[in-house]
Amino acid sequence: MAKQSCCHKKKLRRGLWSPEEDEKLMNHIAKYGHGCWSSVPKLAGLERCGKSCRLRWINYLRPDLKRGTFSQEEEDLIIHLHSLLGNKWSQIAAQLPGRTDNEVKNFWNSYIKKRLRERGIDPATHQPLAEPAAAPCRAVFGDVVDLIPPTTTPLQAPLAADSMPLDGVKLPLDWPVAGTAAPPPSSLSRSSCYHQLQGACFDMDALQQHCAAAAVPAAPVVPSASSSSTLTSMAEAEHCNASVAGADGLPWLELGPNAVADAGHVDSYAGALDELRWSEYFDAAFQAAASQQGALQAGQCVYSGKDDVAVHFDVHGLSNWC
DNA sequence: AATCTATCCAACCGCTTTTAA
DNA sequence: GTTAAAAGCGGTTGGATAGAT
Repeated sequence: MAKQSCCHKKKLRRGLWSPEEDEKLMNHIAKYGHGCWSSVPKLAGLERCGKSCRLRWINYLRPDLKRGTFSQEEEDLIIHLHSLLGNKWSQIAAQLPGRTDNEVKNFWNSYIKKRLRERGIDPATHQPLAEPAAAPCRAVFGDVVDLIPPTTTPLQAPLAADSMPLDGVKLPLDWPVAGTAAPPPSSLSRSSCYHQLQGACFDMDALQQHCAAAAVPAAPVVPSASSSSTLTSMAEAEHCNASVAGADGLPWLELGPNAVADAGHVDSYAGALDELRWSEYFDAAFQAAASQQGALQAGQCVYSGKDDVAVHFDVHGLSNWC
């Protein structure tokens, strides 16, 4: 479908919005709602394309936006979510009430990337930068990474349990794990799970099938200011999973699905985030990794205690669980 | 004071997905 | 089932600004 961008149409203003334009748009939406965006500019008396109006509203004029600098908690959460989801800015932003995908993306590109590099962490992979490419251990799905801290710590010498920020948080039961002789125990703290994860291959497709096979009803959609909420879905999926197997759920979901889904409950998970200092986590993990650099053999995966086992943590389709 | 460079961020572009006729 | 429009999304660009020279 070869469509010419609406912005190429003649007579349409482009570039920065004037206060008058903002006011017109805000007044119009306050009175009538946005309805169909393509009709908004005409009805609001603006010489803009609908797309431009939509973007302006979503990224700047929306009343529920939180302006200003990102807090440490938000930064930590972005880093963590990026390690799980990659450049899924809208999904990441959906977990940050009052923040837009554009804002999160800009913050990532202008600030977090730089900080991670300064700490010797590749922002694309969340792995130590100095590492030589270890092809067999490369994450299977590009920039989607893992739940495992970037460390060279071998299986015999894992990070101290008390250094694991989510220690005590339960990982779900029956996570399909390929490449392990035995299934994980029915309930794992993050630290114990960390041991399990080393050398394990998580197969989310299998997980989906697992859910599907259990004939779990589709999770209800939780209304949210954002159009989609992966972690909300994941939260619901966690219920699904728990209902199937009696598990306690995904690590971050200890916060409770409402804490994630309900934009009004920022405090509830911001509070929980006090114990979830991911940047410090990465620092500590990387330092531990650096201190044990000598123990890492060439080509050995920094995430795996076994150099012949690829770490697969496939989160594609997470939003479609169950 | 003038110029250059780096950084930030709003906005645009083009592609994909969803929805409705 | 097909098609077109609308909406959503992520990458990129360009202007404004601050800091360095």
